[in-house]
Amino acid sequence: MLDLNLIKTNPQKVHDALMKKGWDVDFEPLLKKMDKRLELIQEVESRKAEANRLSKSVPQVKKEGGDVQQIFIKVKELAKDNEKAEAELKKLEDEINEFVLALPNMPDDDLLGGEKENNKVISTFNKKPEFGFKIKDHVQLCESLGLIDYERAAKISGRGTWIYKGLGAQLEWAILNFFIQEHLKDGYTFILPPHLLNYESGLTAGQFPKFENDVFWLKDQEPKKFLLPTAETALVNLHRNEILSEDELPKKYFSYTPCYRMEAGSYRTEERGMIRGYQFNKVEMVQYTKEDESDKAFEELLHKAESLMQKLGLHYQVSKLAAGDCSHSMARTYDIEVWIPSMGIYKEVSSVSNGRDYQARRGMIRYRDKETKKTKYCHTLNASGLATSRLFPAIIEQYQQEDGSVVIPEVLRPFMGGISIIHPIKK
RNA sequence: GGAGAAAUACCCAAGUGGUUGAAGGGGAUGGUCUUGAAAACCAUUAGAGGGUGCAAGCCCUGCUAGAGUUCGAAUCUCUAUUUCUCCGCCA
Repeated sequence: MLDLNLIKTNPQKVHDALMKKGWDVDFEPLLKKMDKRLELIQEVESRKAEANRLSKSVPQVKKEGGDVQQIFIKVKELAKDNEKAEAELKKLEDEINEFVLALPNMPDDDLLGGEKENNKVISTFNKKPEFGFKIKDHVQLCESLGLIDYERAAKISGRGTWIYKGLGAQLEWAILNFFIQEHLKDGYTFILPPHLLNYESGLTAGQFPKFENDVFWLKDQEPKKFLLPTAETALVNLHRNEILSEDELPKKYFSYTPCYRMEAGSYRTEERGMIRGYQFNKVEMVQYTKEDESDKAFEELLHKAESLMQKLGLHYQVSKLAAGDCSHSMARTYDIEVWIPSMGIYKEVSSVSNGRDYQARRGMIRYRDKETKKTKYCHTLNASGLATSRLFPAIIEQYQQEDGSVVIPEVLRPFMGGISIIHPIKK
């Protein structure tokens, strides 16, 4: 959530920042409501103060005196006068909230405005692999190697799903285990969260209200629950409504969960296979930091995500996203994109983002400053580390051999019982 | 799924509808004593959100959350959430 005070004191600045994300917001009606709100608060509270004062003046021993009756009548009048104003105030505050909760985070000053076309590749790692033979795509390879069963997945579930099978399942599990081991080495705390979350969690993370239709909702559950679209949603809510001590920060977490997404209407033929599905596996990192340490944490997360790619020996690039392509809740996002040879393009395997205080304001996630003893909002950051659904195809394709076999990256072999190469199944 | 009980501050806990924003412990912090520590003793230790003011301060809200009754609610009523106990069902 954006700082209401900032909107009040410098609406132009907020407007211009959101403009870079393609949001042309007119703050005039909001500012009017905020002024009206203050007016009403003063009116209501002075009546309450008067009523409290009168009530206190009633003697504790009950007497049927005339004065007392007068007070009863007067206090009742005050309460009645307040009814309408309080209802109006409540409505106004709801409207203000609704409006502000829908707004995206402000992008950092250094970001270019606009959408994807203004994303900037800031680094690449490894050379594009050259193949001296006609390459196969991952769908063909997974089929011939017996790693993925798309047909039976369609049978038991539906489109947009797949089954990891045999060595395919082992490879997927090896990748996840490799990530987990790396994060543990770096001192991150491993969290296995519930996959069903309540509305408040989605609101704090910033998924709601904007993306309410993009997640899977459970039918007939009260209170309503949805399947997490990313572990970030769970991790960033761990300390909702808490005041942390400064010494605890930064807090560093990671989770493995499947991610459940509607991906409504986004299916394209180029995204066949496991490039885009309703459910994919991801290891996610989240940090809570002090307000002046989130830039440092951002560098750390980016470095960690990159180091996983480097250890896997994959060719990838890092893109600094333009404001309009950053996540809704985020002030800055860098994507790590892996080369998919058959598609001839780079696909996102990790988004590294700094949310600054946007999520913390929504979820009242704070810490106490040691010197001033005042509470401040934490900064929250998240980074995939990593999502496997693009990584698995990338490994299969980048490591494919002329005979149709696939070499297993060395770092994964210990997690696969030492298997170093997967051969096509003989028919 | 059914039946009951509970929710008070960092923790434990008292609490009668009216100076209760809340007794009492513990813990923490500071001090006295001590060569140092422990013990003992003394002191401090209620946060949070909002309004107003240059400020000191004052005002509103606040005892899980939301409604209600009342001149007045931690205290009475209703609803939700969570926890515990018992019963049933079940991997």
